[in-house]
Amino acid sequence: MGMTSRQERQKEWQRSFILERAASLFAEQGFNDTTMEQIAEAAEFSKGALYNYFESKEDLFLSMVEHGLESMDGMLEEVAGGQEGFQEKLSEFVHRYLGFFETEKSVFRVVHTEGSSLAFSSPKTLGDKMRVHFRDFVDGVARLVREGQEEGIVAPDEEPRLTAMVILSVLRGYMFYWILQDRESPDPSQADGAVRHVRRLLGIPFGGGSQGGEEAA
Amino acid sequence: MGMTSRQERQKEWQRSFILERAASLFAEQGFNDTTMEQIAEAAEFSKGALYNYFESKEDLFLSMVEHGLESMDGMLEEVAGGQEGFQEKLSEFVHRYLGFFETEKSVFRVVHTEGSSLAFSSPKTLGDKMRVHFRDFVDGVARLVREGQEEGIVAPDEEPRLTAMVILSVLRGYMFYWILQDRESPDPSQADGAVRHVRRLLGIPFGGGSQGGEEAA
Amino acid sequence: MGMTSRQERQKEWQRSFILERAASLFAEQGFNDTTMEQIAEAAEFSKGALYNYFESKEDLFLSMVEHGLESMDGMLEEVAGGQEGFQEKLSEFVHRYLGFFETEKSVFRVVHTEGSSLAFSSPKTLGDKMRVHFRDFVDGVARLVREGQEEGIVAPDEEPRLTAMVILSVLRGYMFYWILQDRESPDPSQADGAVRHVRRLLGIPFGGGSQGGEEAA
Amino acid sequence: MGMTSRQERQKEWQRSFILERAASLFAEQGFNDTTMEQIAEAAEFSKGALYNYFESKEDLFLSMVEHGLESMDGMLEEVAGGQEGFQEKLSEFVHRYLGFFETEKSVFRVVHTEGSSLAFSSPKTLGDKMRVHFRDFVDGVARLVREGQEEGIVAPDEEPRLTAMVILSVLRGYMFYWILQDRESPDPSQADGAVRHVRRLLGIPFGGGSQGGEEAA
DNA sequence: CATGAATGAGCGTTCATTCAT
DNA sequence: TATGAATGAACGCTCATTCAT
Repeated sequence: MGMTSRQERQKEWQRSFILERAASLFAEQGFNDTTMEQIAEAAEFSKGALYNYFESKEDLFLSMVEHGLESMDGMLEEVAGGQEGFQEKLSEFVHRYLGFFETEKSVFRVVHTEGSSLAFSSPKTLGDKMRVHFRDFVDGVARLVREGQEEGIVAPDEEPRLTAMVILSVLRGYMFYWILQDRESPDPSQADGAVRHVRRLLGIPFGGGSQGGEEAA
Repeated sequence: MGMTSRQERQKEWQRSFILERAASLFAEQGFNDTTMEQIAEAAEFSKGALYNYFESKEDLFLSMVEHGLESMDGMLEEVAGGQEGFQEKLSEFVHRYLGFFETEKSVFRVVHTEGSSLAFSSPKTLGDKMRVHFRDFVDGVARLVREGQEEGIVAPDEEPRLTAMVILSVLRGYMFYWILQDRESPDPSQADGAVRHVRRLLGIPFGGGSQGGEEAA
Repeated sequence: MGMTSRQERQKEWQRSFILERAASLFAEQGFNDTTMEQIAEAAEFSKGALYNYFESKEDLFLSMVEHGLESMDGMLEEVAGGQEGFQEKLSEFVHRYLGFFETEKSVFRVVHTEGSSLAFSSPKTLGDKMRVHFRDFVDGVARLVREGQEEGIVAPDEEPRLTAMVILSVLRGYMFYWILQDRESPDPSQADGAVRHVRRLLGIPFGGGSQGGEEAA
Repeated sequence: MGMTSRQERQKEWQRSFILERAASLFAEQGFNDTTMEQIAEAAEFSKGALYNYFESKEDLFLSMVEHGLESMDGMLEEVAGGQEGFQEKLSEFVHRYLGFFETEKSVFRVVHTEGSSLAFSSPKTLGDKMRVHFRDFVDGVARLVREGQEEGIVAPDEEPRLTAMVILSVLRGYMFYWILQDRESPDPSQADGAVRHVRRLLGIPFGGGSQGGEEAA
């Protein structure tokens, strides 16, 4: 009656495979201009077969985005839960956030283009769900900011959610710059530039990545 | 063959009116979910009549965005062409940029949601044109940054286009925060916060407008 | 802004035309096996154009059925509202009811085949609406039966709704016989046979119209 | 190549079980709105397994209807073949016919809703087969009517097939009344009412079920 | 014989665009 | 120039049926 474990694994793997192929298409063409037909073709399935894996186009899209956001959420939790100080965490976060852009470029692009478009423009279910995801992630970053305030590193009059939003926007700016420049993978060392920018943004006086910001000589 | 001037003005006025109404719809529902029917209704025209003013839905959308971007381009030119120093220009730019969010909220929202989505996702003409607009505007801001470098205020190793991109991202962060928070008009004084953030981002040591140094030594 | 009267009439006429053509198809093939494409073709329209007249396939179907039922409802009211006695009304009703089968064969066939199928089998909106129509019509006939009871012609222990139902069933039997026999138009004189059957069913002693007694004492 | 008898019986039993479960679904949702998936689920099989028992959905449906009609055909033969007079046979037939509604409600509902819809509307094989079944059964009842004529109880000018059709319609009327009223099982004593109605319909003067209709007093 | 993933043809519906009036 | 009916291409989705396991 049930499924064998092998079958289950197979099905899960297929799901991932479809999501992967779909992500590329969504990234390149957006949600509306990507058809189920195209996804089916890209995933080497028939159109109808997709519906054995996803209830609808929206479900497929959302599954993909959620998959991406889960990685990000998990990353955020990992970083936030660490033992280092705020500065190390921040640096870590920025590096890993931008790192996603390399490892899961498509999903990430979708999240930052279609995702925000849908979240802020769409009056429908899809938009609602995107908004929730978005807000949750911003809240997570806001908690990190609050930690910085408790450590006395971030000024106490910074509104954490606003600051979180701005930090994420800056990182988005980097990614779009990369997209706009070369449409190829970025120099990962540039992430250091992003860290520097974010640190300055938060008013953290001097440099050092992991050693943290002594006020220096 | 020609039109009388009155007719021309009339037609121009009608175009603007349609664009205004369309902007609201696009802002709320996105490009794809807004139909020509809805626009016609909102503009108190018939569907067919729209095609006397715009060649296509894309043309209509693009006209609206271009209208918004022209204001911004004009603003940027005005600010950049002024006689004050870089810091004053920067502050002025930030204030006026965010000011657009209040005066032309819809168009602005479209530019920052649908616009970037289309610019980075759409393989079609619409996307191409959006990309061009986007790039042009970033270039304008990049020129401003270069001015700051020439004045010795911005570090010479900042890549102007990247920096421009990041500045605009910060401002985008503010706007999305406003959208996310209250969905109402923002406290305009918050623009000062944005200026401060941008200044810090650029590594400009002390606070305020042109006098500088309110945070003092 | 509005429509000229001519346009309105034209549109109304087109609606009727579509319904007429659709009725034939529905009668021959049933609701599910009739496609919008076929209806469009039969009505000499494009598929999309149908949606300028009807919101959906269900709406189209229901409009047709309602149109047919309105005629019947109106007929029933007319007959019931007359000044003659119950027996004349009953005879009149039977004749006119069966008369519909000749003048609006398709719609009528649909009502008695698809209609009852949907009304009693379909869990959906379409079924619900059919049920309401059906029940209303039965109620109308039941009122007529009650009139017969008040006149002392129909036995007081007949349950009016059940009796109404049975009367309609007898008529349905005639129509299906016609369909089954020749699939052509019936001998209208056979309606007299139906009257006789119904009268006997109700236990009305002697034959003919109002004078009665052709079968004599 | 052959099957053991046990296997055969097993398979036959499974078929019946599937048909039973399918009948409920068809009765509630109609032929088109019932999917093979639903039937499989209700019968605790997989979708594919159904095709080991039935060639197609139509075959499954038809098998179910035929099963129901065989019972009815058998019943009709039994009744018609009896030694009593026409009046007893008629009464017996009505009671047993309506009795089916209680014992095999689903199948019966299907026959009277979907069945007649398909028989009179469907241009396809399914409709053809339904028509044949239907006609055969009506013919059986017609033979009974002819018996009544030979016994001098039914007027010789009644067209037997028409009369048969009308009788069956009256019984259908009862069943739909039950469905419409309570959607629960009917008071079986009401079958007597049906007998009375049918007898009157045929012009049989006075009451008594089995004692038969002496002209009395 | 059982399973359920895969297929593929088909359907209802939408909507930008055109065009007769 | 305005209208809105008409078009037609496309899309998301369904489901009976098949078939590898």
